[in-house]
Amino acid sequence: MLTKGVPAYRRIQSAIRRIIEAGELKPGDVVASERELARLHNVSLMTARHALVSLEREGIVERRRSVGTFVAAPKIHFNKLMSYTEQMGSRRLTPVSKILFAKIIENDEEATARLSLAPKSRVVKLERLRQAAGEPFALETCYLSAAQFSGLLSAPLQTGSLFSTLERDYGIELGYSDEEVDATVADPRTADLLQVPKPEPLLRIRQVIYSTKGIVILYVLGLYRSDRHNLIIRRYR
Amino acid sequence: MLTKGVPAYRRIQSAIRRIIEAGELKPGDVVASERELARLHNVSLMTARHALVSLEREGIVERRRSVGTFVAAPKIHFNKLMSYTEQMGSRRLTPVSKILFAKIIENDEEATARLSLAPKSRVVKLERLRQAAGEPFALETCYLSAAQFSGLLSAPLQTGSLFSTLERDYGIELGYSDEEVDATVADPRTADLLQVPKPEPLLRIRQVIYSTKGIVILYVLGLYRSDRHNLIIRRYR
DNA sequence: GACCATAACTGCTCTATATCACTTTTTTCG
DNA sequence: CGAAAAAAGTGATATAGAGCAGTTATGGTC
Repeated sequence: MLTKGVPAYRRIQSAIRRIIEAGELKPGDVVASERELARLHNVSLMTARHALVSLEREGIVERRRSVGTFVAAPKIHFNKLMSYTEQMGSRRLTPVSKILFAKIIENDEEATARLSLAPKSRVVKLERLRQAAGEPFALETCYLSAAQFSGLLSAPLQTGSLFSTLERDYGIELGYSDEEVDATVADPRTADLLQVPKPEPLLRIRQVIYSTKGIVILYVLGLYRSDRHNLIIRRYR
Repeated sequence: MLTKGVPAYRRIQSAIRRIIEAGELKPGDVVASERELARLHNVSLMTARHALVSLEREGIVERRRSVGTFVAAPKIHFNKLMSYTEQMGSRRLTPVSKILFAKIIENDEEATARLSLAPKSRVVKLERLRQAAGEPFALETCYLSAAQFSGLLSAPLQTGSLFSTLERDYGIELGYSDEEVDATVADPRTADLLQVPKPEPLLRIRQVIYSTKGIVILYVLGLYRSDRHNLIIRRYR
């Protein structure tokens, strides 16, 4: 069969995803078997199988040998790299954030190191206070190479997300992030901004975000109110 | 070709893994291409491909379209469910831990809830102080269903790891864990045990571990010195 | 030497089967 | 009726090919 743009197995995936999202199939329901799918879409078994295996990796369906393929229970987006805007959206909340700082700076040792830049390189620094349900819950500071992204400072960051700006305006495909998590206490300024008592424990996440090609794009240092934020991870053996 | 026990694609995977572990192939080196592998092992292209795709998912190799398959840089075991013993082992450190408590208890509401047991069920509680390089760095409390695992209390927990005991003696295949991470402050007893000043921020990880069949096996509540422990995660877009 | 076409090679998608191991359903027979 | 046997169905593994699209090294030409 001719591959016109989108591969067949991807088209099948999308079709199944659409059916589930439309509510025509509910968690626990049987999804068409490999052989059924193959007949339905006029593809070979291997192609239908390819679609189902990918959907399983995404956590959309579950496959049980000799039994069938089932719609998986809807779950939190474990281990998925998402922007604040996307996270809020997936919970049907409106993202609100206040920009505290947005300038090009020099001589930030940690930022240049995390971004794999020369020590004195100029970087765009963007500090934002994130809110959820009217309450501040996180202070996020983003760093990007100024050589590449100085134009960001004139982008409409109040309204759009940084992720979508990077993907749309700069044509960057974000791929994955490595995150280092530890705990710290709020310094006076942070405590004030997050409206917490001073010796409050905070979750500190240092996030280095890479493009699909493995090039460092972004370093984000986030401080999260641990009473409002829960980091959720799934690990596999 | 006949499948005698181990599938062919797994045998090929193991072979490649062995070569890399033996140091015959170093990070960045080219791994045999799909076609080469197929010829070498007398399998079809799809089978060789299957082996390489799986290895890529494991992070052992990297594949670049039109270019080739390369040995990936050795990395920390991101997103891999590992026991304390295994983690220490992978860094060539000796695991040392002290058992503080090991009994069957009743009426622990959080434990039974996390284990999806009836509220008054009896559970095995196992509290251990973990050390690294001679210093205590974590306090871990494990909970398991007493109905299933009461025999654990007579197992040699000082020497062997809980994971391997479960896998070997109980025939349980551990599959994945869901973890909830936040920050907290050390209470007096914990501060004393971990040898930290009292208002020290700690990383708190609540870990529910499932078998490959998706059955809850274990709940672990861990408190980690944030100056000694870094949680590392990789997220994908 | 600089440039450009080409050939070789790579991973990606796909076909059309086949067999195996396992579960579930149906049928058969005492 | 109830247990055992058979049939149907499922995902997992595998074969032996094919064309596609992208990268890279190789030659030949100016």
